[in-house]
Amino acid sequence: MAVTKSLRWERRPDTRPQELLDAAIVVFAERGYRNTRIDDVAEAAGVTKGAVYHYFATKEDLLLRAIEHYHDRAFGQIDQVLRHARGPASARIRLMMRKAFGGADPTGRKMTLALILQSARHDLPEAHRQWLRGGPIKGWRLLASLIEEGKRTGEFRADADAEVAARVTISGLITQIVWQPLAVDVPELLIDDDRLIDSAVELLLHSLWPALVVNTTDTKEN
Amino acid sequence: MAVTKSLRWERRPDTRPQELLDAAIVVFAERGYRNTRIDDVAEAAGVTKGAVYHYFATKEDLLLRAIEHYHDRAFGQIDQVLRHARGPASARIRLMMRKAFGGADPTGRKMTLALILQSARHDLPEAHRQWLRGGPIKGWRLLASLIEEGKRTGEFRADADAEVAARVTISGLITQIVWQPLAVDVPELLIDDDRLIDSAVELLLHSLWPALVVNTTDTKEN
Amino acid sequence: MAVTKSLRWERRPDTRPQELLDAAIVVFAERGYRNTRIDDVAEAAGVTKGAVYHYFATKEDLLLRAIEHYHDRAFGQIDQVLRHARGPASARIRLMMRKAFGGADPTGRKMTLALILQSARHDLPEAHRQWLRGGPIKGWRLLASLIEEGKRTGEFRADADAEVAARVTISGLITQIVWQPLAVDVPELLIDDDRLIDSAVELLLHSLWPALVVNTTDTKEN
Amino acid sequence: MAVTKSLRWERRPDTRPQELLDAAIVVFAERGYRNTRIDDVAEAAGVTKGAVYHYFATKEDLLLRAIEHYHDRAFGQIDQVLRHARGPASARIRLMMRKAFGGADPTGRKMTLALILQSARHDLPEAHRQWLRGGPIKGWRLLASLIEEGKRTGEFRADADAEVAARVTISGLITQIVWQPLAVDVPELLIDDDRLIDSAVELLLHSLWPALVVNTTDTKEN
DNA sequence: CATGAATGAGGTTTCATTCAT
DNA sequence: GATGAATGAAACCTCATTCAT
Repeated sequence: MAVTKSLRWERRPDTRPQELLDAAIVVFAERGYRNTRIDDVAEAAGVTKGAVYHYFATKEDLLLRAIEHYHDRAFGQIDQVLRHARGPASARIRLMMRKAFGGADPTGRKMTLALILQSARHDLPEAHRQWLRGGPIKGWRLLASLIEEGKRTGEFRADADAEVAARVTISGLITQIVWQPLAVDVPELLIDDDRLIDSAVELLLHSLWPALVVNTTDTKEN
Repeated sequence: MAVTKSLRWERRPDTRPQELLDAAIVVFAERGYRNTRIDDVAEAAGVTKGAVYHYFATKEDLLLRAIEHYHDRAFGQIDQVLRHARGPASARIRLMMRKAFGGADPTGRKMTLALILQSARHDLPEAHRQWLRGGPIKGWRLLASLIEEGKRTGEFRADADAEVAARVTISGLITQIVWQPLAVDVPELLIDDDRLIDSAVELLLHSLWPALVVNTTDTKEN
Repeated sequence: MAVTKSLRWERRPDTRPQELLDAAIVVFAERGYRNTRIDDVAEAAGVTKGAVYHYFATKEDLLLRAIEHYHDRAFGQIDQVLRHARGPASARIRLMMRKAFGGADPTGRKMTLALILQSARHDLPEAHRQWLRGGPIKGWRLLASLIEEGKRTGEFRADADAEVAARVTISGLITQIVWQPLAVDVPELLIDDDRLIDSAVELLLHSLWPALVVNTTDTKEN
Repeated sequence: MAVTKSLRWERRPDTRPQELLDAAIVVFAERGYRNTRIDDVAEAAGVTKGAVYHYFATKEDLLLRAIEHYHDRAFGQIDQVLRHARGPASARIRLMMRKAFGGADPTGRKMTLALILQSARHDLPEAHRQWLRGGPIKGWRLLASLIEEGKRTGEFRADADAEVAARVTISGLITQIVWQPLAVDVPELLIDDDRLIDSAVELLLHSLWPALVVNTTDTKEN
């Protein structure tokens, strides 16, 4: 994609909404939807309130379009990654999880959407539900299906609860990541992102692998 | 049923604050702190706004005192349970997790405080931090210490990441439970509480046990 | 008047209103009418809000009756003093002014009524007017009449403006005294009461006495 | 008169704050700070509450800025007048007092700030203190210094209490003027402004001149 | 396009007053 | 008599939204 943004800044009208969405996401993530004033977003984007209303009908619309705008970047790629991935389920799970939780958001923060929408549960119930469906739920369904696949191929224990494993892992990771920005005030929250994700995945896999016991000790008795 | 309610109000000086706290917790959980008007709480308690201010200085005070009031019931018992528990780490982990996530809140809902405080992250940052420290963090620290213990006794793999295991399990479960009330609108969220907790614990244990399950040797001894 | 208050405190029912009035005057003077809550008065009197409403219909009524109660003590005596006084106008003016401004209020503060009512100009216009009529205006009329008397007897200059002299002296003194409590924060306000009053009176008299020049210096030339 | 007022409001960005301050001063003087609602000010300025908050952060801010705005007009000129004045102390005192109390406020009322701030003694103690320092106290210090000067040159009696003379005259005049608007209800209060000021000054001078008027000797020289 | 002045609904808090006990 | 719980009318302040310029 050619970068047309030249050094001497050339105003392209359709740049403004983009900037507003960027600003909105950042500010909403920082202060929460309810505690963010339109003025805050405008200021962050370097314009005034009125300009925001040029492009977005309401505050809610602003958030909704921002979510929409970032949703793909945040979730869309996962399917792709998986679609082209081959190999054992464990490998594909590692791939998926790294893709899902590994990279930073375009805004610098991770899980920005989660951060915003968790705070907006009571303010924008519909958006919150959409996010749940398109984000966490979709995520754990995908993960669960990979686990089920592993179970089918015998890679994983047949008696493992794939659904719960997927749910807890996904929502646990989301929550941990969403809490990371609070670590400046609550240092006990701090944990290295890579360690968090990698360890979580390895633990998940360990919980799924058969006791690969082959009951070795038993054999000697048989 | 005899109506003893007098013209304006029925005087129950001792129970009123209690009732207000109960009402507050319920309403705050339902609508979120910010979206709850003092009138809502008052109405839920069957009084008027003024009565709330008779007992609580501010809206924030109301929530803070409600949190305080329910905190012990929500978290205090766990330590106790563990203090008196003996046996292998796995057993004590099962015990702890059931105690932590099993019983219903006195308000009917589970994890009510989590629900409220998550929504108040930007409104009452200090309360939110307190909750994190006294709730989730305390929870996963306890769980992590049990895991470490299991590692020391050889019950668990020495190379398991106890910290991450504890964090993801605890925050994953909290999140899942907090999302349960939304299942009326997003049915995909619905999951049986007992299954959730039990499976999560078993998965956790599986992820911790050594791959080579030596305890099968025990069987021959029986 | 026999003091029946015994050491072991004997509650006489008709003591309560008195105590409330005392408390009211003090608290109103301290915080102003509008900024004084009924609770404050009650607390100062060692009772609860309800008790105040036993004796006084409204907050306004409380103040009105307090004013009424203290008005005589504050102003009533002046007439008497003057009625029995004889001698030159200047002497009677000194007498009157000492009586009017000299003694401390029963509440410890001077000019308590002025203090209260000045702050209540917009809250209780009628009471304020009453106070003006019964206090300052009455005061300067009395003073003016003494001055006129002095003018008639030749003690004072016939061309002195008795009305203005009386007005400025009386309201100036009231104002100065009413501001004295603020001297803790604005030390420049502080002035000794006796000096204030005595000097003011002497200045007043000097302004009234004829230039008793007899043009002495002129005589040598004539 | 052509009505140029558009549907909702007429845009006069530059004058609006000014108009609000003007309205504020008037309304505050009329009803007192505490008894004035922001709506009252807004209404007086022909706008709504929100517009006031567009320019002023709080009700207190509104008053403070109004005071600031009018303070110079009310007090600032006096120093100037005196700085350029020469001649005997008595002449300069006359000059100062006319300047200080003579002209009408820009708002039509005289001593508007005094009127407002006296009522706000308990509501805005800090503003009240500022006013005392910048207004009355400054006034009587200036007057006192002129008197002292007159004493030094022998124009005035050396034994006159300059401080008290200045205090009583200044605060007496302020008080009288502040009470003038009440004359509609309490006619006894009414007095002509010029007479009040001129007589007060003459009385002050009479009280300061030596009893033995030596300047009669001057006459023979003419 | 953009500005920012103005609106007004909505929510928190205060406190005089009432009244069951 | 006294208490203090409860009421409810204000009043301050916020901020999404509108709209003239």
